[in-house]
Amino acid sequence: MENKPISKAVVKRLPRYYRYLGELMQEGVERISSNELSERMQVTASQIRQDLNNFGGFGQQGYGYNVSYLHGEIGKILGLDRQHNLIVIGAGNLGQAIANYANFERSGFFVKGMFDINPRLIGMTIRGIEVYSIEDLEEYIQKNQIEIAALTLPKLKAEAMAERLVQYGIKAIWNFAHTDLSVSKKVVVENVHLSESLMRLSYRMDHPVKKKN
Amino acid sequence: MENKPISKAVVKRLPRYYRYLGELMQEGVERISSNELSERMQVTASQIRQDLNNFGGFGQQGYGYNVSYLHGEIGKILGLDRQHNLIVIGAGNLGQAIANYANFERSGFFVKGMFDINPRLIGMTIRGIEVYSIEDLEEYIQKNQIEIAALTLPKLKAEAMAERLVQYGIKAIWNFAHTDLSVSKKVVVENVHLSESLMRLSYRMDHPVKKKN
DNA sequence: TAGATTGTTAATCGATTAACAATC
DNA sequence: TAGATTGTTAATCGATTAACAATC
Repeated sequence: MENKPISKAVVKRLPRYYRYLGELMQEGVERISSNELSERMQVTASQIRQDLNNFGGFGQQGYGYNVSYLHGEIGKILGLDRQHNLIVIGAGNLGQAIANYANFERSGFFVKGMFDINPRLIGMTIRGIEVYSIEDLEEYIQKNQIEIAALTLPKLKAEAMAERLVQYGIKAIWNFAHTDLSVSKKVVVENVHLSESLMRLSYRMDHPVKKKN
Repeated sequence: MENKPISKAVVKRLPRYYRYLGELMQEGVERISSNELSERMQVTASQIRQDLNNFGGFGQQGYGYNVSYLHGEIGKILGLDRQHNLIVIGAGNLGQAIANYANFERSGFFVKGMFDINPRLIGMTIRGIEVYSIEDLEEYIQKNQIEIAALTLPKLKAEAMAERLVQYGIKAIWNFAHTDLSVSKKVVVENVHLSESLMRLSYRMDHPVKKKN
């Protein structure tokens, strides 16, 4: 459907456009110009137009962009128009938090099950989502068309588990472990390194950007 | 101690250097060249040297970098050599996950308390960390030298709470709510937008970068 | 039609990589 | 001293912003 490789910077911004357009829809706004949107989002109108035109002409000269249409198109680009089945590996607090967050479903992401080795957690249920034994992992992935695994395991166990997941045919790993996974490039790895985020916050506390207000 | 503004891209990479140097220390490695480190981290040696030289000459020609010294220096730059007191606003699963993650303490971040409006959660304790009533927030922040608030509240309640936190003298907000907070520029806001991370993962699943392996 | 606003090209800015002289 | 490797300058690459012609 499309071919030129889109820059990382653009892809990073797409979900934010999607979020703002969703809010505009809720407010009942039907159309918006790149200039108005740029004020809301605190980016330049030029950047918005450049970003969107990577994917084709979504706007109309003299009019702007149709909010609902643009929201839909960006949703399609992000793959939110289809269902993604997800499992969570590690049923600790973080794993439970992910399973518990129903809002992901609005974007097409469904947590189907959780996995743990701890017998005390196996059989437990969070928002209707059951915790299974790791032993059942391979069969479960294959029988339930699971594409994504959220990995909320201690650093030291993460790499081995990632390899197993890849072997079992998982397509993407949402990695919350504090380590860089080295798996086949065919598998997407998206890292959420919370401790690094906290360190950046700390840095910025000590090194203020001189600005008014 | 230092003045030139460091680029965002560099700051973003610092915690990763810190992590790799910590691992090298654990392995007992005493010194490393930018070239060896670049292979481990999958970045260019040139970038490593450029990045580090933003902060001064940490290496030695013909020798490389002393792992433990460099680890310590980057730690100082990130502010990990001092204690940061943290509270969590919202004692749901995600808030509990943060409170429960003892490893943050190794970097100097201590969760001192959690806050919620739900009476069923107030008084509860996670890893010795108590859940207090939101009513006690102002007093608690001021009496316990709290600098950072992790905000794990629903989107709609986040903005108002952020304003309260700023009023009460918080220095930084670690924002897990799916919204952009608009608070004084003097307060650091570090966003962790999990749903956006998941959308990027989805995009990348559909748009593979052509590469071998 | 006239006005508004996009799509797109050109100019600028910033970040990364390459190269090499300085020096341990 | 000779070899290794940094610190740093210069070259390249990519991303952002500005400008404006195309067009609804």
